[in-house]
Amino acid sequence: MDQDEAEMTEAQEAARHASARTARASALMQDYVELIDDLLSSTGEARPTDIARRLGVSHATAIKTIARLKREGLAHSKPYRGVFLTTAGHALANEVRARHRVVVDVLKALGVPPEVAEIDAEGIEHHVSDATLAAFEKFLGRG
Amino acid sequence: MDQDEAEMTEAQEAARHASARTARASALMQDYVELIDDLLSSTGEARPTDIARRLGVSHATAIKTIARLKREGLAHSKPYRGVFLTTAGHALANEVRARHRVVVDVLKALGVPPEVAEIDAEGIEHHVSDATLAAFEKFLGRG
DNA sequence: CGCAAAATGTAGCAGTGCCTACATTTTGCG
DNA sequence: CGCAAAATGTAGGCACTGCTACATTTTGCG
Repeated sequence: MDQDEAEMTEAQEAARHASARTARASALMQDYVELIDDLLSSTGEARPTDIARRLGVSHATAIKTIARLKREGLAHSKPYRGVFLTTAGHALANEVRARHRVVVDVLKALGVPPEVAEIDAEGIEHHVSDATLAAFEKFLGRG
Repeated sequence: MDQDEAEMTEAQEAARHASARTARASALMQDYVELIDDLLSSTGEARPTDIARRLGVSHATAIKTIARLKREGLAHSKPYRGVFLTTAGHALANEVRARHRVVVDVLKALGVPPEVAEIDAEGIEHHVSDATLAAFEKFLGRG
């Protein structure tokens, strides 16, 4: 009994950590997709150099990650042309942006200074599950 | 003017992403330290095999990460003996645990189901800055 | 005690994500 | 137009984090 209970708790803890690891792994892809979508809407094009500058990484890093985005079916591009999102990529961008806004709003509602809310939300948003997002929306009176 | 403002925003965005990357990088160390501290308090020893099982990774992975903990001055151990925390490691564990509890409590206060709060907190806690933590504590009436 | 099982440790591979350095292509201005 | 600058892409290196497979040490039971 105690044995089983202990093992349950242990398995649950392992699962929690596994979830966190998965979220960490997909966080970068989400950041790229969200930014590319922003650039496409605001300027009509998403160039590797701009993406790199906005993310604070070298252009080589951005290009490699874009290649991965393409491998995963989220983006497409031709050499020396800009980057574009697939339908899946665009949908992901919308989800991510919605989540980002809700997280920022919740933080601000809890009394976190706006600039800090933006910074922290950048990391937090990737770990907010659908259930938590729903609770956040309800709390904000949008449920 | 517009130029400067645009660049400011861009630099700030890059800084936000850099912060999130740093937090992601230290998250694993924090998870290990917190768990080792738990094991030491509850059972008196922290063995690589137990750490691995609780985190849901192979024992080889746990041992490698423990080596990094030692390199960074957070833990110490001798071959085939358990792992122990340095003063710095213990202090970090306490900080991390306090942060974890506050995050879980805030999520629950916002209406997130307890089990979900535990899962999401595991990822969120590493991205909660001191300013946000303070706001959370105040919100919970512990300010 | 002595040996098998458990725990620990080592080696080597893969994938991610970052970098610098160098090569190629495009662009735009004189 | 033609050439230099900007943008893009490629190559190779390093650190981290995960894995499996294999080697070594410790432990505990018959």
